[in-house]
Amino acid sequence: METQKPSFFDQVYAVVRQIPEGRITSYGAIARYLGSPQSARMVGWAMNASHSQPDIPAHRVVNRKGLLTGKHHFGGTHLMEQLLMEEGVAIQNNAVLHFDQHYWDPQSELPAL
DNA sequence: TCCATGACATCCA
DNA sequence: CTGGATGCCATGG
Repeated sequence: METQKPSFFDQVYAVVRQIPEGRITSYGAIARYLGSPQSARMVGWAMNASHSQPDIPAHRVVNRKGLLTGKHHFGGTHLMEQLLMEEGVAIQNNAVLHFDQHYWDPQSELPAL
């Protein structure tokens, strides 16, 4: 419904949707890839709206500290951690272990805008 | 119509 | 080094 015009949200969805399995990225990385590092907040907000998008592996998106800040949005369960664990990503204390190892930089993996 | 908030990150003092 | 303020776009009240 409504006229879905091209917006930051769509770009965020596009990037998150292209995150390889077993990899994770940060809000700032996506925002920076879009050209606005300070729009990291919008990325998080986009994820909130991602509930309307079935192909948005939001569990692969964590904050700069590797903390599963959005876990609370997955139903209040360890679903987010479980999903990552299923993909081979170790989680401890709501934080991603070897964050740097599983880190996936869109700016490095995806073509520049 | 205007104001406040949002799953964050970065800069300045 | 630590704390506070700012920035971005969109949505909700």
